[in-house]
Amino acid sequence: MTKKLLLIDGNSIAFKAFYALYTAMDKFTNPSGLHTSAIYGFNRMLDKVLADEKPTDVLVAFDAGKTTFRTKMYADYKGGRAKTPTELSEQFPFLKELINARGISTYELPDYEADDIIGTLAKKAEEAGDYQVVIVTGDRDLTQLTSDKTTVQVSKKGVTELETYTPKHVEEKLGVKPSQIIEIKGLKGDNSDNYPGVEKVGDKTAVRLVQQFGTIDNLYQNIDQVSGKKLKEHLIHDQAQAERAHTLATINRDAPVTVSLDQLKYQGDNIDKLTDFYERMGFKSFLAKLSVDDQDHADDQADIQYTVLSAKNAAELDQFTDEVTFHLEMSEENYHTSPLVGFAIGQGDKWYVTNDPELLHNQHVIDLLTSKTIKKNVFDAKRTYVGLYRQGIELANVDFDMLLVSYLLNTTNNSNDVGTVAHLHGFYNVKTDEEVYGKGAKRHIDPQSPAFLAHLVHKVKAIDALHDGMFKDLDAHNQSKLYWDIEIKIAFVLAHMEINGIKVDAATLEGMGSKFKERLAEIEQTIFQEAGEEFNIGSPKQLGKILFEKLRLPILKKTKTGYSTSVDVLEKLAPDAPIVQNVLDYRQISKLQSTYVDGLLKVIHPDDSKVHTRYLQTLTQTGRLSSVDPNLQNIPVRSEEGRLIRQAFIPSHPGWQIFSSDYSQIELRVLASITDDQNMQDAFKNGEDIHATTARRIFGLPSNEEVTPELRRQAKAVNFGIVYGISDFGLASNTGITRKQAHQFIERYFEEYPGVKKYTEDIVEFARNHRYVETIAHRRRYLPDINSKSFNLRSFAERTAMNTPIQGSAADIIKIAMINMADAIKDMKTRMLLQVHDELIFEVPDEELDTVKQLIPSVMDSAIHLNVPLKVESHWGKTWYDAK
DNA sequence: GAGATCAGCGCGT
DNA sequence: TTACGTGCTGATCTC
Repeated sequence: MTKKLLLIDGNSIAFKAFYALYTAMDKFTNPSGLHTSAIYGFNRMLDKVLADEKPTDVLVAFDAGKTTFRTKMYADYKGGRAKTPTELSEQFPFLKELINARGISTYELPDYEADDIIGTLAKKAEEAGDYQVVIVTGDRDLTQLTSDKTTVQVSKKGVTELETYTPKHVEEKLGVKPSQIIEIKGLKGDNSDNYPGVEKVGDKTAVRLVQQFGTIDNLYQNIDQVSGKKLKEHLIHDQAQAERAHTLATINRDAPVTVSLDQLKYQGDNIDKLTDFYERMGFKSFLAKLSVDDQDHADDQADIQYTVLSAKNAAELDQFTDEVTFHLEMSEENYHTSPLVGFAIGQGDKWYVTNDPELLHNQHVIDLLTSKTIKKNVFDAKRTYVGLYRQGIELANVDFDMLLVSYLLNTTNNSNDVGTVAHLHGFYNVKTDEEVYGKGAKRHIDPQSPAFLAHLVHKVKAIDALHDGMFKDLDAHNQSKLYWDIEIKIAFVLAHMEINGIKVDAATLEGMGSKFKERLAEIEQTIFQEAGEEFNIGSPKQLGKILFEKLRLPILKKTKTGYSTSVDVLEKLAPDAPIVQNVLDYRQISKLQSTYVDGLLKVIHPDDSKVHTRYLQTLTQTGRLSSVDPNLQNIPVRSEEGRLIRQAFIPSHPGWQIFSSDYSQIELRVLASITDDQNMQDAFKNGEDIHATTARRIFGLPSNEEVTPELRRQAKAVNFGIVYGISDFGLASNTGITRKQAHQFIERYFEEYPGVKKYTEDIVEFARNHRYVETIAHRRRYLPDINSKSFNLRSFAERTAMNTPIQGSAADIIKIAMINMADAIKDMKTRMLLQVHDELIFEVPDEELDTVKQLIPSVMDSAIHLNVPLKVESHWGKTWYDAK
């Protein structure tokens, strides 16, 4: 029987894992302060490779130290590298402990790198005959070891994503044989290992030369045949360097390793040691997996038992009379337009699956899905509802929406993928779509493959398996009402809004577009004349060169890659040079053109001249919705030129009106209510202008009449700032006052609104104790950084603690209003079209206008009872533009 | 040369 | 060094 030897390049994988999780490093620490990111990433990689390869023998090789036979030969080898961060180096001893607990040996050899150990053992195994060898590394140089018996897997960006190299694959990708990789490296050198090859020879040239000559030796023997005079000169001049680079790049396959192949047997996890280790590292998900694996191994096989659904056996679906789990698979993200590729349905241990969406029209399937008594468990109710609705099937009685529940339990790390969410909740017997279908351009769904059907079954099984536990968690969070009364209901309200869509007049947009095009061409010419040369105005880099190098305008702000050219900078520079104002105009118009004219035209549906956005219900950290394809929550309104875009948004029937109602200052009203600040509440109860009142209070004026527009503007900035948890620095830069003044404003604000001051202190204290904050409806946001040692992270978490209950409660309120609204207008012709955070937009026939003028605001302002009144303002007109 | 990802920018509440 | 988002273009990296 053949054995399979897995050889892992410990250092390179640890490095990759560490840098893959670099930004999240502070989240990966155990209670004693040890960083654990590299250990975590390494273990994820191990899990994957052990599962995929099922090796019989395994070794992890490490570098022994800084000096090796290569540094003796060339002192600068790997010179100039930054010192390994202590956050990583402190992890190595524990990493080795992990590897041993997983039943795997580690090995290192003085004077040699891990590469050489791996090369040597791979060679021994190949010579022994009955081995297959798999090498896992982060370093593509090791692909020189591929052969018909040895494959090399190189980690891509993350650590768990591996690309497999066989000799064929190496040749396809690099254009040369594996053994010729060292010839390439000899010619071009290696920047990261800090040794040069031949000057002016890069990838392209090196490959060409190696394809022509095979080896460097042969190249120099036939140097006369090299085409290109300069190239030849460089080759001759750098011959010694090339030969040295060749040697440095060559993996030593005869290193004096002292372990033998028969010492490498893979022992499997030592559960006791591993449990102890995971506990010390704080690896909850791995701990969960340990226990799940224990239970699951038995039913791994039984697991993939399913029946392929057909017209013949569909009657068997009648056995489900109580509840059923259902998943509708679509090949694309946009469920309004995506093809349907299959579905799975079942419960308990009876699972049916098909790649034929036509079976949705089978009466037994329809009866099940539309039954008002049989409960349905799904992942993403809105998506499923819309997908079925397109087939004329109205999904009814959704019980468990795994996506939605997962989002409510924890808004961070949520995902639209069943597998990913399942893993998050400790269920591992399902793959992610990316694992099964691939990603990006390589993504491909093959509905004919058995893997496809199995994947769908695993998905429904995951949903079924997590149903009870996640509902319990929801209850433990006191979030069941949030789920049942708000989120699951709003999902269907949103579905209908999306399906209904809003009509967009393409001709209006096209008219605007051609005007913009002319105007852009004009301004462009002016700018080129002023600059004295042509360049790409849309490139901040090129623009920066022109403005700050050629024209020598003062550099007011920098970004991490160069000069800042953002509006606030350009506005300050505009008086200095006319070109700047032209750039600002150009920017404004090209934004309108690309994002709104061209962008919207692209997504108008040809059949109904409408756009059908998708509201993402499970994305934001605060409970707001977001909108995509197209985003209808950022249609211009502030500048008149931009606002004209709204003329293209029209009712879907002639003579109807676009009707818009928005909450006035909902966030400040929420603030007044939850802080229980009497002064702020009084202002709202008395119907005062809140910004004027704030100005009067903080500037100590006798009455609101004394407040000048400038003072009101400043007070408004403070009000906003408080909602966002601003600092004096931020307030100063925002309003153009000094930092000291800003500090005084904030002090005065807290004196006048003491309830607000107390709230900001209390909520941060709550967050420190509980690690989360909540909205009125018990929507929860975790703040893991609230006790961070990093000032920036901690400050951010503190601001979030103040803002999220405000912004999130406002989101709760409008969602409740929308649910009530859908019910209030259900027998009318009026349709609710859009939600823009504090605003609802409708289309209304003339005969209902008088009714909705009363009805809509009253539904909105009665959505919830606060300690202050909610105020709603309405506008209408023949287009969205005119609803002002 | 195409595709993926990052950076900068600007649109909304 | 003020919260939450989408999406465009260009630059850069990767294959």
